[in-house]
Amino acid sequence: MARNKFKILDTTVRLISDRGFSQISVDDILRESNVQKSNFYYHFRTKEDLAIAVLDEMMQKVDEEIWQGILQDKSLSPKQRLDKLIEKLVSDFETAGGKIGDPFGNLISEVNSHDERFQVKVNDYFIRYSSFLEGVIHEGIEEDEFHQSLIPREAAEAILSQIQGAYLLSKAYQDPGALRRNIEFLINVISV
Amino acid sequence: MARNKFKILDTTVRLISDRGFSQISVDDILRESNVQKSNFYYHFRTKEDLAIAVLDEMMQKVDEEIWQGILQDKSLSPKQRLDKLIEKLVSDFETAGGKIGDPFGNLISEVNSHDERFQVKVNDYFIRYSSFLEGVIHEGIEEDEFHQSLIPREAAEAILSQIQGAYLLSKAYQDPGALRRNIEFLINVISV
Amino acid sequence: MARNKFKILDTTVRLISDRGFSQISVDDILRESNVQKSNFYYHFRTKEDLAIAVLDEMMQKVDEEIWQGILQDKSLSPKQRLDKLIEKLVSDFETAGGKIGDPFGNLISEVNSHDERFQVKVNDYFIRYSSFLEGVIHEGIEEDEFHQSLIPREAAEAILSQIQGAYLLSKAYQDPGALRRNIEFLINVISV
Amino acid sequence: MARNKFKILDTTVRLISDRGFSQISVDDILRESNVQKSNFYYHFRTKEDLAIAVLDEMMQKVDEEIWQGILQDKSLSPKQRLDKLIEKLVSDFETAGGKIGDPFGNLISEVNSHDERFQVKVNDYFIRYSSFLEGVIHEGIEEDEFHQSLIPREAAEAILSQIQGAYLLSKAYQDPGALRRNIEFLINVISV
DNA sequence: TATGAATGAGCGTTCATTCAT
DNA sequence: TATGAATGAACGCTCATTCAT
Repeated sequence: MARNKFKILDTTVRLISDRGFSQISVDDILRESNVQKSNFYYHFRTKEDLAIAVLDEMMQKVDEEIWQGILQDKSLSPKQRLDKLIEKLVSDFETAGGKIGDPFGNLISEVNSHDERFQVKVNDYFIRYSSFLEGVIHEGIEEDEFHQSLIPREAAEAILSQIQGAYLLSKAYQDPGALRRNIEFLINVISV
Repeated sequence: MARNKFKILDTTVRLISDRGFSQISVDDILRESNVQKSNFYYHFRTKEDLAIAVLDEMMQKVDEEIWQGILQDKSLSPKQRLDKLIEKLVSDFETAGGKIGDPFGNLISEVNSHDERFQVKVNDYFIRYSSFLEGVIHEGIEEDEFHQSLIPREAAEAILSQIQGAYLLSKAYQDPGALRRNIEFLINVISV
Repeated sequence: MARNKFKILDTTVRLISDRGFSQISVDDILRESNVQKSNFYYHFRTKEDLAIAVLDEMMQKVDEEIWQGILQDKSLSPKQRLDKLIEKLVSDFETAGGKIGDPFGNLISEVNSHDERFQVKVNDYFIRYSSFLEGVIHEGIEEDEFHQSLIPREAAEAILSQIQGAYLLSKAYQDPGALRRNIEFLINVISV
Repeated sequence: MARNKFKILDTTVRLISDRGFSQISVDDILRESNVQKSNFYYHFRTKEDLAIAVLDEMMQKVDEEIWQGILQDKSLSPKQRLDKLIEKLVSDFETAGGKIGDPFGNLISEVNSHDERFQVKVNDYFIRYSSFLEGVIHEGIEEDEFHQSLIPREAAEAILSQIQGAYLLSKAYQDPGALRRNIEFLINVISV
C-alpha cells in the first residue's frame, strides 16, 4: 500500500525542481498529487520531514546516476567522465523545459532555510558530491589529464561550486548554454 | 519627505541578506521599520515593486563600491583588483555574521521568482556585473597577468558564476573560508 | 471605529459562558460575530490575547456590578449584601437559560489552561473577588452578623470556593436551585 | 485478552487528571499508550464511549477507596472519617505533582460537555458521592459530632460543592493548601 | 483482535492587498 | 502623506472517524 506516500514524494520532487522546496506549499503538493491533507500528515509528521525524505531520495539518485553511472565508469577517462557529467546536467536541464530539473533539486534556493535538520542534509549532499568529484580529479592527475599542481580536494570543491553557480546563471538567463559554458570553462582550464 | 520610503528600503535590504526576499513578508518589513501598512502601499504599489526598487539600490551600490571603488582602481593591477574584490566579498560576508550580507543580496534564492520584471532585473544585474569583470580580464590579459588564450567575456562569466556558487557553498557550510577558497582557485588557475 | 473588535469581545463573552473559552474556536467567534478571520488577527495577536482582553472586561464588570453595586452598598447590612449577591448570581444563571451566564464566565473550565498569562489572570480574578468578600465578612463580624470566631480572610476564600463549587453542581444538575442552596448553606452556617 | 483496551483506559485516566477529557485527543491517548488507532475504534465506538467507560472506572474507584475505604470505616468516628478524606484528597493532589490527580478526574472542566450520556454520568457521579457523604453526616449528628440543626442531605451536598470549589482554587493557585483550608473550614463550621 | 491507510472538516495563524478618512 | 480597519485566500497542522484487509 502506501500508494499516496509515493505520489507525494514524486510530486514534491517534480515541484521542487521548478520552484524550490520552501516556495511550494503543502496544498500545492496535495493538489498536484490528489492526496488528502490529513493523509499527507499520516505519512509525514511535518513539511520538513517530507523535505528530508525527498533529499534522501535525491542523494540516492545522485549516487546511482552520477557516481555509479558516470563518475565511476571505468570505460571512460577521468576527463571524459566530467564531460559526460556536463552532458547529463545540460540535457536534464533542457528536458525539464527551461525549468531546472537538476540532480540538485534546486537546493540553490534552500540554503537559507532555518530548519536545522534540513541544513545538515544539504551539507551532507554537497560533501558527498564533492568527494565523488575528488576521486575523479585524483585519477585524472595520475593519468596526466589534469595539471599536476592541482590539489584534488580543492579542485573538486571548485567544480562543485562552479556547477552551482552555473545553474544559477542558467536559470537567471533562462539559457542552458550558460550551464555548459561555465562548467566547461573550468574543466578546460584545469586540463593539460 | 519620503522618510518612511527610505526606512522601508533600508530594512528590506537588511532582511533580504538574511532570508531572501521571497521569505520575508510585508509585515516583517513593517514591523522592523516601524512603518504603517497603509503607508507602505502608498509608497509601493506591490511587494514586487519594492523588490525592483531594492534591486535598483543594490545595482547602484555595486556600481559604486565594486566597479568604481575596486575594479576601476587604476592604482592596482587587474589581478590585484580581483584579489581586493575577494577580500571585500569575504569581509562583507563575515561582518554580516555568518549570514550573507553580500552585494548580491541573496539573489541566489530569488532566481526562481515567477515575476517577470524581477527576472529581468536580476538578469540586468548579472550582465552588468559580468561586463565589469570582463573589462578587468581584458586589461589583465594585455598586462600579461592572465593567460593569453582566455576570452575575456567567457572568463568574466565564469568568475561571476564561481562567485555565486562559492556564496552558496559558504552558506551551506556556514564557512566564509569556502567563499575565498573557491573564487581564489579560479583566479589562480587563469593567472600566468 | 474598531467596530469589529467590539463585536468580537461581545460574542466571546457570550460564548464563553456557554462552553468555556478553550472549547470555543476562533471560527465559532467569527461565525457568530460576522467578522473576517484576518480582521480578528488585526485586532488580537492570538486567541490567548483575546482571552486576556475578555478576562479584563469581566474583572471590570465584577468590580462595578458585584463590588460597587452590591458588596459596597452601605444601605444594606453585610449579611443582606451577601444575600443580594446570591440573588444576583441565581438570576444571572437563570436568565442565561440553563447555561451559565455567571460573572465568572465559566472560568471553572479554564483553570487547566496551559497558557501562563491566562493562569495569572484567572488567579488575579479569584484574589480580587476574595478580597471583596473579605471586606464584607469583616464588617459583618463587627456588626455581629457573623460569628466572632471567624477569620475574615479564611471565610472569604471559603465562600468564593463554595460559590465556584455550587456553580459546578448547578451546571451538572442543570438546576439553578443547587446554586442558591449551597451558597446559602455556608452563609447561614457562619451567621449568628 | 483485551490488553490494549486496558492500556487505553489507564492512559486516559492519567491524561485526564492533567488536562481534562475534552482537552486530550484520541491521538494523544494512542501515542501515550502505544496502541493503534484502528484498534482504539475496535474497542470503543467513539471518543465519548471511552469517556463513559472512564467515568465508570472512576466511580468504581471512588466506591472502593472513598466509600468502603474511608467513609464506612467503622473504626473511626464520622468526623474523623471526613478528616481522613481530606488527607487523602490533599495527598492525591500533591503526589500528582501540582496537577490534579483527584478522584474526580478533573470533572470540573468537563461539565460543559454537550454529550447527553456524559452529562448523565457526571450527574450520577455527584449524586453517588453526595449520598455517601450524607450517610456520614447522619451518623455524625447522632453521635453529636455535627450540629443537630443540620439536614444531612443539605450538608452533604454543601461539602461536595465545597470540595469541588476547593479543587478549583487549588489548581488556580497551584497550591494544595487551598484544598485543605477550604474543605476544613466547612467541616469545622458544622462541627459542634 | 489487530493493522496500515485514508477521509473531510476544522484548527489557529499569516499572506499581500484595499478601503475609507 | 499618512492612518486604522477590513478583506479573502492561503498557510502548516490536528481532529474524530472509517475503510479494507
